[in-house]
Amino acid sequence: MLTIKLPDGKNLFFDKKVTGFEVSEKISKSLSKQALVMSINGELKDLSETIENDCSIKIFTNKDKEGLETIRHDTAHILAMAVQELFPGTQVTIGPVIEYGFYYDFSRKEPFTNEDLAQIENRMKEIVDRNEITKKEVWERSKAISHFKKKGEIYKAEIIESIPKEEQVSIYFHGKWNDLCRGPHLPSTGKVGKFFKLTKVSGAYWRGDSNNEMLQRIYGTGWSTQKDLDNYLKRIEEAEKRDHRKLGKEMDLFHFREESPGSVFWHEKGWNLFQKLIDYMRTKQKKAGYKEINTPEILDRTLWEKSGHWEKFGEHMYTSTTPDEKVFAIKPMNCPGCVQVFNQGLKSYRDLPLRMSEFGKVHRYEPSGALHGLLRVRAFTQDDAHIFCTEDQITNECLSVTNLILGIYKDLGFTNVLLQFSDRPEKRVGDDKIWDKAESALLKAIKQSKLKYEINKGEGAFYGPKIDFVLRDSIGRDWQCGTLQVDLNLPGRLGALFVDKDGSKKVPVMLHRALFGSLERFIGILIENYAGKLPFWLTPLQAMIIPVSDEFDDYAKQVYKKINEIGINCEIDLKNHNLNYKIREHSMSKVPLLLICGKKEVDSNTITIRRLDFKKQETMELNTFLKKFSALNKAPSF
RNA sequence: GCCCCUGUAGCUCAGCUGGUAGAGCAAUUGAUUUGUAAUCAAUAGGUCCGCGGUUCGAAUCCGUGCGGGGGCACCA
Repeated sequence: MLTIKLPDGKNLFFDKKVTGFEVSEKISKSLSKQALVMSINGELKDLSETIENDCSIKIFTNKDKEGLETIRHDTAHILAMAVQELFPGTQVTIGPVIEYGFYYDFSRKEPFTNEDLAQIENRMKEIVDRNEITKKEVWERSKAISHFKKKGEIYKAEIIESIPKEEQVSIYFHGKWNDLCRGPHLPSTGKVGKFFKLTKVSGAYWRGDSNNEMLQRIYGTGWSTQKDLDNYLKRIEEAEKRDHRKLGKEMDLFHFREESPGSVFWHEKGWNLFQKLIDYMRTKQKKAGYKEINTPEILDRTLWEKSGHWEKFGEHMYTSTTPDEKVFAIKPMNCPGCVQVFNQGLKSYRDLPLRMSEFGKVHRYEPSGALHGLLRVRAFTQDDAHIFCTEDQITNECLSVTNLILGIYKDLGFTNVLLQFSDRPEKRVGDDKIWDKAESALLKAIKQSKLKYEINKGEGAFYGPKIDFVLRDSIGRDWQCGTLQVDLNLPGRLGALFVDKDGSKKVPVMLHRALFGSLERFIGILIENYAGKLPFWLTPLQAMIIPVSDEFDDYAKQVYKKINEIGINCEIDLKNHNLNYKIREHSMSKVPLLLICGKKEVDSNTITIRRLDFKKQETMELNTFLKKFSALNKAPSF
């Protein structure tokens, strides 16, 4: 007698061993048709698995996460199958499920082309139609190794050799084709459906190690229904429309050029946005008790040797040799310079906590393949600060940094923020007592903020634990921006000291902290988050005055003068184009306010406002307009 | 850095299998004086990314360098 417990609490009884299929049939005919995989006591298994003991079982369909993931896993197998049918001699390696689909890594001399991809996709659909039956076999390890070696599948043989001894080696057959796999899989290839699409080919290192051979990876996306697939593809398209590189060009904010890869040429409007953000943060930081400083961009190599950067980050540093043969480094970080400012003049415990901020431009030689618009550059401006304090002041300082960061994110429209706490790594400096103190101080600050947080065990910097601030944008993407790090190392290395109450000299604790991280990167994120339609107070060109014809140019100029006086950035379009043309042009370049001046407006001392994305216009007295919009022209918290 | 793709006017792109380049928009000039998403016309605009090679002849084929894109690795 076999008792099988179902998720609803009911029990099914069988008088002999049964398979998952049989259980699903007993539950209902419709379920058995939709069943894809099952779990036995929480462990995912093939439906064909024989159930020998009492257990609880859950059957999954394509509506479940487990079902969808198995579909994706099977699609990866079908991809490998199609590739080996079309391109004999190609070796298969691994093919896991990923967030929106799957990939499979292949070893083959000739590159896969886009045409190949289309061909492979068609073959995959044929394999679905063939409805090949899935069969699992457990093999003797040595048999499996020699089987794959004989087939010329060296990578597979290597994988089997690395499977822990106590685990069984299972081989999955889909018809004649077979692959080493942990499973589980769908009963047959027909169950996969055709809601997948191969998306791209790329290179990927074997076992993720850049010393190894580069394999060819084919990516695909896979779903349970056509609708889900269409939605996903639409979402990708939407994200492409928001690409800050595209919008940056269209909105005339910045450009890149060959002479300086990874460095931004800011245009007037982009720089205006940049300055607005800095102005905003200056005000915020001043209120929070920071003193702004500025340190040299180029510093002698001996300082970098002392700080440890020369040894640890030398590969990423730009250097410069002067005519007198001295070697200088262009700063990749602001901290050593800031510590030198602290070191100048004797500091007392009364000076602590000393919060020094710096909008420092740093240069890092990033690998060419890492560069990506504003999001990964070689020269960027950090909204950096270093707080020198005593151990007892750590919690309070961390809490006020957290509050400052969250307030700023909120002003900029980001309310969904996740904290990531990283504690001591294996390789570290400083004794455990200080680490205990630093970690608990940070954790306390996190708990008081009442935000969601994750713990990344052992991911802290070698010099101290840290919190990273991850914000989620309007289309659900996560960006790591702010960071708060406790440093138990650098102040000592660079000889920072303060005179304590008892007259003794002590090494201060240093907190590193950045709000956006990189201004450049943050601007990229802002553009994508708002799809180019920034909040009014941040918009570089806020209003365009459009005279209906040149008869009204003089009135438009008067309006321009008044609006400019109150600090709203506007321009007049005096070009010889008609109204329709101008409205179209400036709407497309995302100017939030179009101010129309014609006979009606001149006669009544008004302007007609057409707001971006609002078809309806509104006529308003000029003074009313000035009052209303100067109020809107500042950060929400000001 | 690695693999694949890619580089033509300010922008977006066309240019088949080799015969020294074209469109739309933008720009300039002129006409039009316009009331809520493209008025008409004319003009000008190119070291076809750089360098080398094959060829009678290269934007086109080959090599190489640089840049860009998608991933991988990297992201202190």
